Formats: sequence, structure tokens, C-alpha cells
Amino acid sequence: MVKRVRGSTTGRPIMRLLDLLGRRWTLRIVWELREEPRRFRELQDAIGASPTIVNSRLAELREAKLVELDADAGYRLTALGRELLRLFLPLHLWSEKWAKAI
Amino acid sequence: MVKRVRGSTTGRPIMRLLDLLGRRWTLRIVWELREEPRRFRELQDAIGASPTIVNSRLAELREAKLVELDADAGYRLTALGRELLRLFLPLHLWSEKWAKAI
DNA sequence: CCGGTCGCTACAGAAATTGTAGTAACGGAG
DNA sequence: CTCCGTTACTACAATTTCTGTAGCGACCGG
Repeated sequence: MVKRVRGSTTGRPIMRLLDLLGRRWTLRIVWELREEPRRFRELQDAIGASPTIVNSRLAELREAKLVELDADAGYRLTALGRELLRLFLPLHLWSEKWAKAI
Repeated sequence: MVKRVRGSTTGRPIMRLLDLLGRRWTLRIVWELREEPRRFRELQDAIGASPTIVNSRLAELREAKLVELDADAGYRLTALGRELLRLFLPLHLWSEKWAKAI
């Protein structure tokens, strides 16, 4: 009994990734961690979600090795997480163009 | 009374975009449309979601001018949607690397 | 011992999603 | 004309997810 990835029957990496990132607040959390580590409550206040779900998403992101908790600094992106973020950075610029178009 | 974007108080483009893309199935739908237009049912079967939610997401994506419905061909990405997709394409390759790491 | 912060959890109510069924419009075959 | 298949899409109850609030246990400085 293989642990099925939500919404995907194949388990292909891209599907697993899209599934992970396509959950409420996940992209937003990665985005909030783009510059510096954040504390749990700090992160929660920044995005305005319930602690329950912030904790769930952080657990998922930690399991995916994209985020880690440093006792001194707080939550931060791992090396893998920073790689992912780098792929997403162009979105920032593009979103400005998109906003003008709609 | 400004129409508030879910989870965002600022309405900044990047937040609106992250909010839109951070909804269940949205990223997946864009991904499924990467190569060729798809019919409603075809899309629904491919991703395995309920018609209700497929229709909601398509409506949001159409409002965001990322997807359009061509009566002959089916649903397809707009020029804007293809631009966004292009930003996401590197994810495919990266996801393979990520899958090995976790 | 007290008061603050830390990550995190419990839980009831609200909202989103699912799964199934079905609608209305169109087109082609008989 | 009727029948059949296809199209996009909707209705609705059951289920799952998320929210909002409160609070726990551990730690630390005064």
C-alpha cells in the first residue's frame, strides 16, 4: 500500500511538487521566508492564517526538505528550498505585468 | 469597498498571484494545458477533481486572463498564460532532482 | 516565583471540496 | 421528427479542510 500523493496517481516528481505547492499558504510561506528566517508566530502573523494550518504546512515543507527549523534563528529555507525559490523569483516581476493586463 | 484578495491585505500583484496559484488544482490545471487545448471533461479526468471545482478554477483562471475557452479546440492558455507557464517549466527538471533528494 | 517568549495543539464552527446526478444546448443518423 | 452522443456546466448532500480562539508545556531572565 503505497502512500498516495493527493490528486496524483502517478507519483511523478512534478505532480508531487505541484501537489505540495498547490496547497493553501504553501507558496506564500516559501515566499515569506525568501529573505530571512522567521519565527513561527511571526510567520503566522505575516500571512494571516491559523496556527493549525501554518504548522501543517511547515511540517509538509520540512518533510519535503524545503524548510528547516533552526532553534536560534527560526524557520528558514534549506539549500533545496532556496533553489526552488530562485525558480520563483521571476514571478515577482511577471506578476506586475500580469496585474496591469487584468 | 475593494474586493479583497484572499489571504492578502495589500493586494500586491505577487500576493494576488500566489493566492490564485495556491488554490487546489490551479497549478495542476495550468500544467495540463501546457501542450495542447483540453476539453472540460478531458481536463477533469486528467486531474481527477470534481466538475464543480474544475469549473470554479477555470472560471478564476479565465478571469485572470491566463486561460480561455475556444469553442472548437477547448480550454487553452492565453498568451499571458503561456508566459506564466514558461516561468514554471524549469520546475519540471528541478522536481526530478528534488525527488531524489527526499 | 513571575512574566515573557518559544513551538505547537485542541476543538468547535465555518468554508471548501468531493462524488454523483442531472440540465440545457448542439449536431448527426435514421 | 426522434434518438443518441457530445459539449460545458450546475445542484446538492456528504466529507474534508481551514479558521479562530484558547491554551499547553518548555525555556529563560529578573
